Amino acid sequence: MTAATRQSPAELASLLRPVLLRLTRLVRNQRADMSVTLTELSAMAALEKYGRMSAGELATCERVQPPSMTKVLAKLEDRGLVRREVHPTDRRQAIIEITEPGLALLDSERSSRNAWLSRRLETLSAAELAALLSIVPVLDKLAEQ
Amino acid sequence: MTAATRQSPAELASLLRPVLLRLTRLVRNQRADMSVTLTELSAMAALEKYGRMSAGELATCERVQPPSMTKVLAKLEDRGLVRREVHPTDRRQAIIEITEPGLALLDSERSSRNAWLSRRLETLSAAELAALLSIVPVLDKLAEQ
DNA sequence: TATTGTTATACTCTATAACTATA
DNA sequence: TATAGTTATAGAGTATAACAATA
Repeated sequence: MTAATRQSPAELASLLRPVLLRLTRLVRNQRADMSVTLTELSAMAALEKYGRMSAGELATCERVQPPSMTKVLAKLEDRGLVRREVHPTDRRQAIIEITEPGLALLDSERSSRNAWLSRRLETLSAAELAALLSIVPVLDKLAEQ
Repeated sequence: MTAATRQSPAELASLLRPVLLRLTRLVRNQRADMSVTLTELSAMAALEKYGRMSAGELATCERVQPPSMTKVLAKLEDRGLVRREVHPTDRRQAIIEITEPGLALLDSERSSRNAWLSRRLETLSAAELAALLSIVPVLDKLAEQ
């Protein structure tokens, strides 16, 4: 792939930015008949994946500012999808945990969203799917702060 | 990459969704000292890349609904970054074109954003960069409607 | 004083529904 | 009637600044 290696990071950046934006719009918008937004789903998924954590840690993990996470958590807590506790030794911290109803909703929302995205993924070849899977850790690394 | 081919599209979907969201947040947010938002930059970039087109075509291209594009275009037109003309034979259509000042701003904004994203890209290996470059057309295909 | 989180506020992003003008 | 685009409206998403409680 000699063409690839000749490409500069700046050129790659120019190619990557618009496609990320459009793809995320598509994924975010596929919420007809969904009962949580993509932002909420992602916060719940992080709580499931990494376990209970403070509000601030969750904000960092989700790459948003603390006040943004406060709002998301208020909505989720209102619906009983997450629960909060005071940290045992530092009472400033709010420890957030996903509840049983939260896990159940996460599961069902995730599978209907997966079904939708999978239909799009199925238009790709096996090689393209494999390439996409192997790029996920690279994207994760890029998204790290 | 046998592990890759064993992965189902649904599992891939579950991996892809959160990282797309976080990465786009990061890219969108890197606008301290930027004079156009990511949404505006992307619309201008499409006009530069594909040339003049109708407002509706631009909305489709950007994967947004027509009223959303109306708002973006109003802001850009106010600042003289795009210009509109009536279609010569169908007076319902608004043909949108990027202006000279728009092109100049696109260039400068793009390069400061590229500089920022490039610094992140530079933490990747040559192989990772090559993989990322070769995945761009796959992401484009996925974002198609 | 420093840190954690919230409240107050404001702007961006985006959609759906209803409308206008033109075809 | 159908289509292109806009206006009206609303909600989601997110930030910065200022604040309260706790360390």
